[in-house]
This record gives sequence, C-alpha cells and structure tokens, in this order.
Amino acid sequence: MAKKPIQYTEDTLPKAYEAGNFEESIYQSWEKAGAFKAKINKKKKPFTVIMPPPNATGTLHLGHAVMLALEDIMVRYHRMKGDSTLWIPGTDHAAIATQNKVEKLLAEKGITRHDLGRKKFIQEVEAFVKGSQSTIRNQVRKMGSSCDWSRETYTLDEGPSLAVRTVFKRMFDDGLIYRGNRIVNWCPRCQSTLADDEVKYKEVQSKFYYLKYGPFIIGTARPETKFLDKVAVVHPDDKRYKKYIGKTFDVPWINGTLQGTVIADKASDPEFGSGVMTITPAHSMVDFEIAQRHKFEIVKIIDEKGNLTDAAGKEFAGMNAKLAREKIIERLQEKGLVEKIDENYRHNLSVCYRCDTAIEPLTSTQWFINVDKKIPKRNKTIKQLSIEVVKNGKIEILPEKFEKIYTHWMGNLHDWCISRQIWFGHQIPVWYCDNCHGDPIVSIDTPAKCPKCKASELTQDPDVLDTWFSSGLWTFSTLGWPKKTADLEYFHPTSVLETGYDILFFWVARMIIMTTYALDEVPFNTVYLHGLVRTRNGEKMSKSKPETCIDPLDMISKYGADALRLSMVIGGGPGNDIRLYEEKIAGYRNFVNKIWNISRFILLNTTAEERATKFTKKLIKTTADKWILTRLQKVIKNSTKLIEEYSFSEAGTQIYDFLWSEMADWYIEFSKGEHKNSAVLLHVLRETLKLLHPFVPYITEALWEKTGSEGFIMEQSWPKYDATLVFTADSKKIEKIHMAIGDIRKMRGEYKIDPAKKLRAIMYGGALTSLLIEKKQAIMRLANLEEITIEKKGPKPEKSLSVISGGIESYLPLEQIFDLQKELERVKKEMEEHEKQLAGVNSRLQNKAFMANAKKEIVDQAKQDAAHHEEALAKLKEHKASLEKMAK
RNA sequence: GGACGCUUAGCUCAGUUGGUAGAGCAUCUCGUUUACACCGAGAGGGUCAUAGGUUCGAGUCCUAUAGCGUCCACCA
Repeated sequence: MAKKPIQYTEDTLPKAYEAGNFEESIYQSWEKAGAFKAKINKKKKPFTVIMPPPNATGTLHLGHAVMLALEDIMVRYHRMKGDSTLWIPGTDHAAIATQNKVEKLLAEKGITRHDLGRKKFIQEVEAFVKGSQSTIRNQVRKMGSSCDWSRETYTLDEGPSLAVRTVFKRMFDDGLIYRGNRIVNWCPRCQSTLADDEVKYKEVQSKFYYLKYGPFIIGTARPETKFLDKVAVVHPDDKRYKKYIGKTFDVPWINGTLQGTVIADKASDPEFGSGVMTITPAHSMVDFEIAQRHKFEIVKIIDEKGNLTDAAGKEFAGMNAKLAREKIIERLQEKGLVEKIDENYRHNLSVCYRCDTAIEPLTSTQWFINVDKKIPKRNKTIKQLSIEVVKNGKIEILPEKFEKIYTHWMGNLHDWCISRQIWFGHQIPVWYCDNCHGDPIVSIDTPAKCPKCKASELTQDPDVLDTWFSSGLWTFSTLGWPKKTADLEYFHPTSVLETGYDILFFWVARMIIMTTYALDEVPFNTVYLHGLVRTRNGEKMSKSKPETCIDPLDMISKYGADALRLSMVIGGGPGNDIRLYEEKIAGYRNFVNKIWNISRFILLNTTAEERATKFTKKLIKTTADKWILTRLQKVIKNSTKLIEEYSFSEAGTQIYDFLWSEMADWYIEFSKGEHKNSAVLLHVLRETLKLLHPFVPYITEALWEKTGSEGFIMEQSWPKYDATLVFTADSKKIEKIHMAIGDIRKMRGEYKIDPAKKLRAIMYGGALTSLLIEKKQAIMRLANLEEITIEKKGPKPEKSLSVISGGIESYLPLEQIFDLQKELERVKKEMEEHEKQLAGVNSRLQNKAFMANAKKEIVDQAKQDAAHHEEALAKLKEHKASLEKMAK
C-alpha cells in the first residue's frame, strides 16, 4: 500500500472517487494477505456459505452478481463479527449445457461428437472448460467476493467425483437406486432423458381429433401413439358408462380390429370430452400410471429417434411419428372412424428446457432414485426426511412462503431419473460383465473382474448422471466427504444457502434429499432465496434480447463494483424480483462518491497525529458530538439487528441515511465552525466505514487505509453498540436546533428572499438558549444570517416574520423584506396546518373510547402534540394580528 | 384447474406488534459559503386498486371483486 502522507492536501486527494483506480489492487492485496482464508478455530462459531457454482464455461451475469453481492455481505459481516467464516467458491461442469455448447462449436467445423468418439470428445470438452473457467473466476473476483480460493472446487474434481460414486453405491446397496423400464421424458434432439422439472411448457395450436372407438368417441391430439390403445377408461361414478365397465368388445382400428376393454379409474374426467379416454401407457405419464395400477402390458410405439416401432404395423414401422400422423388419419377416415377434427385446439406442449424440442414421453431402461422406499434402519423415505427437516425448522426457508411450495413439490415428487445419455459428466459407476451378463456390478472403484464369473471383460454403463446428482452433494463434497476431514467436521452443516428461487427445486431440494440421506444431517440451516433481476419495466432480461440485458462487467467498469452491489441489494428483499437500470446504479455511485467526499473533508481537516490518536470518551466535547454519537449507536444497533434478520436492504438504507442526512448534512456542517472535533469526526467515520464495509468493500478499504488505520478494514471487529455513548436529552436539543434552522430556511424559501441576501434574525431559545449561543456560528452559516440576537425570551418583535417550533421562536425583522401580504398568507397557511393537526388530535382526545382503550404512551403523545399546536397557534395568532395592524 | 404474491407520489420502492403516510430518482425555484454539481437549500405531488367488515382508530387485520405477476399440475 501507498505510504501514508502526513498531511493531505487538495492535490493529494482527488475530488471524485474513481473506483477503477482502486478495486483491482485492493482485491489483490486482500487475496495476497490470505484474508479470505478460513481458519478452523474451535473457540469460535463457524459461519459457512457455499457459493452456488456458476457454469464453468459461463460468463458473469446479473443473477451471479446479485448472488455474489448478498453472499459477500453475509460473509464479510460474520467475519467482522468474529466467526470463523468460510465461503467456498466453485464451478459446475453443467453436463448437458456444456456438452451442447461444445457440440455446437464442433458443428461449425462440421464435426459431430460421434466422429471424435467418447474419449476425444471429452478431451475436447475439458480443454474448453479449462479455457473458460478462468474467465468466470476473474469475474467473481471483480465483484469483490471474499471467498476462500484455496478451497475452490469443480464438480468434476477427484473429491466430488468420489463422493458421487460413494453415494451412488450406498443408495444402490440400500435399494434406493434401481434400474428400471419406466416412462421418462425423452428429448429426441439431445437424445437423452430429462428430469420432470427440466421440462417446460409452451402453448401451441394444433388439430384435435375425435375418433370412434367402439361405442365411444375419444379425443386425441396425437393419433400416432394410438395403435395399440386396448383399454378405454371411464370414471367409476359416470352413470352413462357404468354398464360398460368390465366389458370387452371388438374395435375396428387403424390396423384391423382390436379387442378393447373398458375399465373404471378416477383418472378419467367425466367433464372432459365424451368422458371416455383410451390409454397409451408407453407415451403418457398419466396413462403409464393407470396401466401400472391395473397391470396392463406397456408397448412402445415410438422409439428414441422419434420413429414408429414395429408395434405400428409393417406399413408404418420406421416412419417418423409426426410425419405419419396425416397418413394415420387418412386411414382412419377411410374406415369412417373420424367423427370430427377441431382445427383450433390450444394446449401446452412439453418441450426440453435446454433446446426447446418437443419432449417425447417414452418408456426406457434407466437408473432411478426411489423416493418412496424406506431407507433401511431409518424407517423413513427420503421424501419424508426431506419434508421433515423443513417442517420441524431445522431448515428455515426465506421468504417463508417457499416452505409451503417446497413441501408441496416434495410431497408430489416421483422417482427421480438420474441417468443421462450424454458423455460429459460423472459416468455411472456400474459395470456389466460381457461374459456372463449377470447382475450389474456397482462399485466405487473400477472393478478388475466380474465377481460372479471372474471374467475381466467388463463394460461400464455409458450413461452419465444428472448434473444435479453431484450438485446435491455440494455442501459436503466440497469439504472432503467421504473422507473425515477437519473441514467437514467443523464447517458442516453450512449456515446459509443463498440462491435464486428459480432453482429451489432443481438444486436446493436435491441438496436436502442427498444430504439428509448421506450424512443424516441438514445441508444448511437457512435458505435465502433472492429474486430475478428484471428490467425497469419488469421484463425478464434474456440473452435473446440483448438490448434488455445489462452486463454487470460494463457496469463495474463504468460505476464500480460497490455501486453495482448497492443497486442490487437496496430495495430488494428475499423472494422479490429486483428491477435494475442504469440510473439506479449511477445513483448509488453518487452515494459511494459521497462517502469519499465526507472522508475527504475529514482527512483535509485533521492532522496525522489526530488520526493516530485513539478515541476515548474524554474527547467528547460539544452537544453536537453527543448527538452524532447517539445517532451512531442507533444505527449500529439497528443495522446489526437487520443484518441478523437478513434485511440487508433496510440495514443498508439506514446506514446510508445516517451517513448522508446526519453525518454529512449536519455534523460536518457544524464541524466547519468553531466546534470542530477531530476525534469524534474520525471515530464516527471509522465506525461508519466498518458498518458499510460488507456492502461496499472497496471504497471502505481504500478509505480505511487513507485514515491511517491499522490493518485491513475487512479484518476489523464489527462495531458494538455502546450505551454509554447514548445521550438522549442532548440529542433532542440538537434536533431542535436543526428544526429552527430549517424554519428560517423555509421562511426564506417561501418568501422568495434572495438566497444570497444575508439576514438579521432574533431567536428566543427558552431552555435551549445556551445551546443556541454555543451553535451561533453554525446557525448563522447554515441559515445565511449576518447578525443574530439570541435571548432566553422577549417580546415579539414588531414587524417581523416568525416561526415557532421545538420551543424556539425565530423572527426575521420585516424591514429587510417588503411583502406584507405574502407573509400574511404564509402565516395563515401555517395556522391552518396547525389547526388541522390540532383538530385531528383533539378529536381523538375527546373520544371517550379512545381515552379508555388506547395505550398510555399514545394518549400522552397526543396530549403533548395538542399542547404544542395550541401554543404555536397562540403565537401565530398574535403575529397575524400585528401583521394585519401594519397592513392597515 | 390448484396455490401463492403484488396493486402506496410521474418512476422504482420502504412502511416494523393497527396510532393518522416516507426515501431515492424525476419535476419546479434558488444557490459556487472550509468535502462533494456524482453537490447544497427549498417546493409541489398520494381519497395507500375497488367495495364491504372488525376496531375508538385500518396502508397495516378479515371478506369479496378487478387488474397484473409467479409457481405447480397438466385433460386424454
């Protein structure tokens, strides 16, 4: 760091704070000093946050920026509070997303992954990841994130990979992971399964066909799946069809005649269409479940490529299912089986959330996690465990409303399909024996030979795991599990998980599932969910509309990371979306600059010796000193409480208001006069910088150094509320002085007195007279007076403007001004205001019910208010009379 | 279809257990006084979405309605 100058001058301190000149070097010196490094200290409480790992190949967007800002606030606050604080950064391999990206790059060269083969393709992906990983790391640094880089983890690192295989093996042994032929969401483009929540819906318009099915009319949007619909389902209570239940009959159908059976099941909605539906178990989730309940045969009609199977009959087999639709309808029409076709059917089409391709539900042999099976020895399902920890408060979700949403989602969770037919990711730790084709071999390490036939020709399952499987282990796989590390023992469960509410199900729920299962421990105690960043008009920022997007990196270089952080944190709460626009960021840049200039004033007006002197109570001198110290205690108390409650916005706002409206607008103004007290100026500044540090780490660190303070501000202790620095009575006196100055300013403004004109004033201060005398210079300067007469009390000066508030009477002799009429108007207006207020208060005081029911403090306050207004009115009345007399 | 949230000054939002509405930006007027024009002083601007109810008293609690939004489920 730069050498501390003995005395600052206008030249050594620039007028404006240029974030770009400070941020990088400050971050480097923190990192170099090891200030982010967490240390285990059993005497201290741990505070642990794991960073939701950005995609290794991504770039920083506003979602990351909000996340980093909020997490850094929590982390810096706890570090200053003295907790052993750990924030682990990391990156995610993001299986499908990354593979798609690399495939796209290869496609530009006309290569497919199959041309390369698995091994070479993975090398290609890994090279790509290595190249772009450093980008996101540096961008995370730019935000000022104080995370422990020595513990950085990548989801494909050896540690997390071992954790993945270990959990897989254990779940398999516990019978929770199984391989089964079940219906899954299949993306024909990605050629892979998707989890239920990776499916999105898109409204489309299509044809809807009404077909004659034996004695019934059935409706469908997808006739190409209906070849083998042998079962018609009616609602058990539907009187129209009761007589058919259990009957079988011949149905003329696409390829000849089928034998149809009618069954009853509540899944059929009597209100919808004709109230009869046929089922296609292999290609509809609902139908699959009905078929399972009734143990019907499940035949695949469409294969993984989207083509019709042999089950469609010779004529149709091998055709693309969608293209075959018209042909099938033609066939049905020939047979007179088409009742009618609705051309304008609107419905939701399920599509892949990655590539927007229509999902084909189909049956396939995949790996699943059974969510409804009891865990051996624990006698509970993972679903039950996951619901329980939220219900009993071991995990608190903020905002609270998401607890309900979470519980509902978890309650309806189906078995989780975890295998993906892609190459990039954690390959499933299962091997098949090429010799005896026995049971799958599940193993943490690559097995040498088949345990059954001892053959060494083993083939590993080609599939990889859903990326959320490894993310689900993230709180403990980053800490070394399955090894019993000191980190794991000390830092787990983590304290807060902070992330966007859009990945509550994808990730947060998965972490709860996996951690309660594997560790019998919650992954975190609190979940803080932030909202989406939107444009000024509330639109989503989307990459497809670049004009709506704000690039956080642009904003950092333009306004500084501190300003960007504030603009995303202030005005937002948990779960609420944040509207962000450039003027807002500029506004907080102005505040950051204000911090700079407050400090600049103090630095220019103090000596190096003063800066080296420790603050003690003996150095308190004036009433104003006591006032600012009292206000400081209040803001320390409030902001601490608010941060503890996760109300970062309100905490930040209070510190902001304190510094700007109290410290700068009043205390510094007072300090320009005869009562400058360097010790208090410096003390309040230092304490406020500490309070601000979690929000705006860079400028506070820069100024900490300039004030000649020891060490880093990020390593200082969080300010403590000190009741001995609270001076309530003196504090109130100062506020009355503020009011009196405000009154004179208002009179000048309303009366349109030339602002440059210095006035003469008379003030009667009553009990505050001595303080008025003490602050005489300041009052003259702030109200722009050339002469002031201060008395305890006295007769109302003839021919003068007057205002009374807080027990101080202020008069501006009128010969300086000329417009009597205006002053009369103003006095009338002021009287009206007092009368209005008085009427309100009196109506309450005269209300017997109010007097009987309201709390004592409220009644007392009302009485005081009434007295105050009455007194003011009396004085104003007198003043008005004299004005009227003059006017005549 | 189910659940939830929002509606407060022109804009973005605060408003703590019910006590009579606030901030920032924008607008208007004025201003170079020991930091800051990325600033200072002052002003205007709200029947707190609507209609009922509880209460001495409702922006705040309850009910209904409207508009907007989000999530879940997807209907063959």
